[in-house]
Amino acid sequence: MDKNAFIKDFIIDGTSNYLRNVSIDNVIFGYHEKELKVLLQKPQDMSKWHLQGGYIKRSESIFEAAKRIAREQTGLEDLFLKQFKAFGTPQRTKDPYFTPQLLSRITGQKIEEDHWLFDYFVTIGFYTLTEYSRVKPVSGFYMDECQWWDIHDLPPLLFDHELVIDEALKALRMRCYNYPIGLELLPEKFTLPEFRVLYETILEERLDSRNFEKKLKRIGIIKRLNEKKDIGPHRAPYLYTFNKELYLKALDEGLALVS
Amino acid sequence: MDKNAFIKDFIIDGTSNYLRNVSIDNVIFGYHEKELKVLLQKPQDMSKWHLQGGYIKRSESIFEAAKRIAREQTGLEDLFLKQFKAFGTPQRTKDPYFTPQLLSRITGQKIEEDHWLFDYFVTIGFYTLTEYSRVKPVSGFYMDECQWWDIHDLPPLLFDHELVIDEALKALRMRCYNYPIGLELLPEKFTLPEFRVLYETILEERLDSRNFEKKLKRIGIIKRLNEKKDIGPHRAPYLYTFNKELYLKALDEGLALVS
DNA sequence: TCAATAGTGTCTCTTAGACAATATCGC
DNA sequence: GCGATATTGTCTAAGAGACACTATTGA
Repeated sequence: MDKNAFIKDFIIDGTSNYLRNVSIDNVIFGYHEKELKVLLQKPQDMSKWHLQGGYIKRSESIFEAAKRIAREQTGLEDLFLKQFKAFGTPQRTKDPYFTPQLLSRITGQKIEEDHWLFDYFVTIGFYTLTEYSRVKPVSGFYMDECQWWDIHDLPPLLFDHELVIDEALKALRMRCYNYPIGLELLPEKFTLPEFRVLYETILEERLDSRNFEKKLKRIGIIKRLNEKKDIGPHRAPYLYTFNKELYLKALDEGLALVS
Repeated sequence: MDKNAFIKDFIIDGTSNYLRNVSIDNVIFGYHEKELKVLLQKPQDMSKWHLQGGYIKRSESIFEAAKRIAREQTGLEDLFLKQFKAFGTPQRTKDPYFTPQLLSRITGQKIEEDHWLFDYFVTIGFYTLTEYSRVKPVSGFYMDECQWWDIHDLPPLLFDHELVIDEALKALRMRCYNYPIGLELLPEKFTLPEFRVLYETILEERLDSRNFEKKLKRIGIIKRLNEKKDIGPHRAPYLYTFNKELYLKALDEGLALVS
């Protein structure tokens, strides 16, 4: 989105296009080699970062809005997006780093104090988890930086986004305890250690490989292939794929791979 | 709330008091003797019922708004209120039973088509579960009926409130599977069958009294008293109380009383 | 031979779940 | 004695969790 489109969309048209007082924030978790990251962006002229977010068009549902925002800002279609919580307090979007003056300076437009963008916003939080490398961070006129941050080493965040990320992480972990995870995340063929390490990274706890594998075998959720992966100077691990039928069944009925 | 207050609050002041495009809906479940009910209300001149709901004041958080709305409409303080999901689609509040014409007729005011009350609303759903008899349904000028309905026998509902109730019920059941329930609901002293029947009613499944009791004893979450309850021409059951310390611990850490 | 990682089997203990007979109470 | 409800124990099978050695690979 360039400057003129931005001005027309948010400053001039504003609430004739978008709902007032409600927003969407997407917590986009990225996984890659034992690291869990969050995608954050930073508007120009600001030293605080924030989540991918946006507003709800009058023609779309909150879920469609979340998907559109994710698509616009990461290029990702068909993300697994999960609504986890709404956040709303009068103070949550008051922040000396986000002011009408800043927006005036950037856009060259006169922005009033009571402009809708600076009103009280209830935000609906969604999260998703994706393979790191699938994401093409999109920057534009207003957002001039967009990058991954380790969840243990976040930069200063705007508004209550630290809380939002925290709650999203809780929700993601809760999901791991009750449903399988990994289908959209791991490559088509993956090794058992890769699968286990994914869980260990998200849950931040070590899992016994023998017990974990035993359980997987019993459930039947993964299939061993007659191929091995070359991992250099070590014993080559077998490759596996998901048994999609059983995986989807487990998504439906719930399944505790760890407890 | 009388007619003049209603008109001033919602028609005249409107969005200078309240957030636009966001609302709260409380699903108030009531339990009483093996029955699970929902509290619904009906505006005058309408044949559809709906949930207790309202709008968010600019001075309060969504949680405070939910509590205030519950208090105003049921007289209950200190309810256990749990946010479970947000609902938002452009169509969800379009309903031929809820129109500017209806509101004009009731209030005697001219209500425009684009009045904020008829806009697209994203609603934040909260649920609670309470003892049936604690609730004092409050009716007013606009709401002229308020009563309990069996969850299996609901009247025609406004908007998407059937869906909202459905999701609230799912969330309530999910909670039963992961946390203890009953402290705010059962009397100070209760019998084991009362406790079990509460679970059976919510989950709609029969539980084996021997296994259920065995588990409760192991967890230690309830204490048997040296008293029995007189239930007439039957063997008198022992009375129990909760071990509050362990109960609160279980609320914190999670506890599957049923699986 | 070494360093690094993958792969595998057994034992114990806890728990879930199935199951039915006896006790108590008021009438 | 009858009808209704409460109370109680045992067995089996599945699963969780603890635990350590061997195999493979490339350098």
